[in-house]
Amino acid sequence: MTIRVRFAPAPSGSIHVGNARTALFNWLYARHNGGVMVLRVEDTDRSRVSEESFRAVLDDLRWLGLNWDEGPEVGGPYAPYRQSERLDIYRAVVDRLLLAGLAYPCFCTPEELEERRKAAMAAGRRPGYDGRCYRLTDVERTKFEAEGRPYVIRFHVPEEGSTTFRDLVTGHVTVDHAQIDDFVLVRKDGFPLYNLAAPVDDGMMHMTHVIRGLDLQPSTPRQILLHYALGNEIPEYGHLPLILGADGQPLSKRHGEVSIGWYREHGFLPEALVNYLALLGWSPRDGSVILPLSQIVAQFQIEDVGASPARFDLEKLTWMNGEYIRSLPDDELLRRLEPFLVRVGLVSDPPSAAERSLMAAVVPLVKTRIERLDQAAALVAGIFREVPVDPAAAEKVLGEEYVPELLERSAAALEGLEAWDRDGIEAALRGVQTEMGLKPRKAFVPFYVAVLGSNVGAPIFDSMALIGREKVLDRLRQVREKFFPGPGAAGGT
RNA sequence: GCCCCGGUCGUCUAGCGGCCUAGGACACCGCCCUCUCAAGGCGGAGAUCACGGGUUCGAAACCCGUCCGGGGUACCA
Repeated sequence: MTIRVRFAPAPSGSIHVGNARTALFNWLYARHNGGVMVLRVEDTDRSRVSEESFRAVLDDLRWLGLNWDEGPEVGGPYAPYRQSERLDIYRAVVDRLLLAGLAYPCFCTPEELEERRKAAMAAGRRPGYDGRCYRLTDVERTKFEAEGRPYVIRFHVPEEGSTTFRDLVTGHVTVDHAQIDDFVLVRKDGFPLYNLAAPVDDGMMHMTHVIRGLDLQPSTPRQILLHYALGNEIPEYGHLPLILGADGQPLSKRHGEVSIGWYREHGFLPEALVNYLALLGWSPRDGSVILPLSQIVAQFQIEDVGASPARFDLEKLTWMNGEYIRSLPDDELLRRLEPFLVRVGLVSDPPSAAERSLMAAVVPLVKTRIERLDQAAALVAGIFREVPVDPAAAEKVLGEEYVPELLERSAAALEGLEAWDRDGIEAALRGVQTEMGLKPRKAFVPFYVAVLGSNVGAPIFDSMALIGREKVLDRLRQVREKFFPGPGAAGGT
């Protein structure tokens, strides 16, 4: 039998890392087993969904590289895949349940329910729905209907017995029916609720496995009961432990970086994020940490997923991102870096041929120095354009006594260079360094400040070579004038 | 309150009764390399396996209890 899994988000903007991890595990399960990945959009709550949120979900999944075999924009045998377009289906199912006496209208108002809930709590009883509308007589029911009283539709849960299911990650779970009250299937406004739409679709779409967050585990017995009522095959369930913030609290907006969009904008590589997410709750049998998607697919076993919650560690993700950046071929890294350089205006949009070759030259210089794509610009800005000297850096390294002489002599040496290339520049500056008896660090750091504007940057000989003789000498001149004014101040031996 | 699920270095985890004086990765510390910053190499520190009982010749692993954390208890998903 072909394995069929689904990712079923309620679209509410750029997806959350927890949802991304759920999507990933479903996708991995499908790919590892040669199954089918379905994307189903659970947008039945009209008040919370919008077209942009829907688009954002698709964009995020595509960016992560998690494609779907059936779903929006690709279609499939069970289309449509947006629940908002399947309302007739749910309506028909509810009619069937009503007819069979498995569901019933409930006329209790939210206020009444709230009141009874409080009373039950106070009396130390279970606060759930007491099932009173189930016991309504036909006369009462028709009377209420005739009065036009609004109602919801509830599913009638058997009073006796219990429901047990095997959870792929957590083991067997048993819940007594006494713990499950008659839950609402259809709202007053006629719209279906999660606990109706999800199992109906899972059944119709022939899902074999339902892999989702642990927060949904309590709703599983309800859904299984509904599956029985509908005569569906019961899918297998697997509930993934939740992802927590660094402080161990549930991941929320309060932790800032929760949406996939944020990671994209801050220069994270999708393959790094996917690799990191895969390791939250799962680990490969061979114990490796950096493993390409193909390896994750090859090794992924749902049985190897742990049941304890994991904290999201931005530092580790960032390290991993650096590893992925370093492993990229130069031309690929160039392609990924481009939008980040365009974004801060270091090159035009689109970049000119000259800018493009300059970027290409710069790539190997930044490769081992960045952990996120958005960090490159600061390291190489001085190569693309003149950057004002950072006052703090100037104070720190330009203040020393030997600096004016160093700058003076070096400028002269550079001016006299026959060919302006990296090795020539290095030879010239090392010459001055030896003559003056300076340590390499002392002799070269001032140039980072003077030429690149900061004491941190891409290697200075390479940078100078790329900037060009004219501009380098000009910047050195400016620095001498600004920081060491006055005739002879920078002079002699 | 009631129900469900968890609990191994700061963090992610390995461990599926003897291979554990508990292994790896991130972070941290030291040394080496070095034109800044990195990257890289080598080394170090870091865990009474939540706690208490059992089962067993033997327990991080199995069972029970306690505690702690999370989830659910919606006309959200």
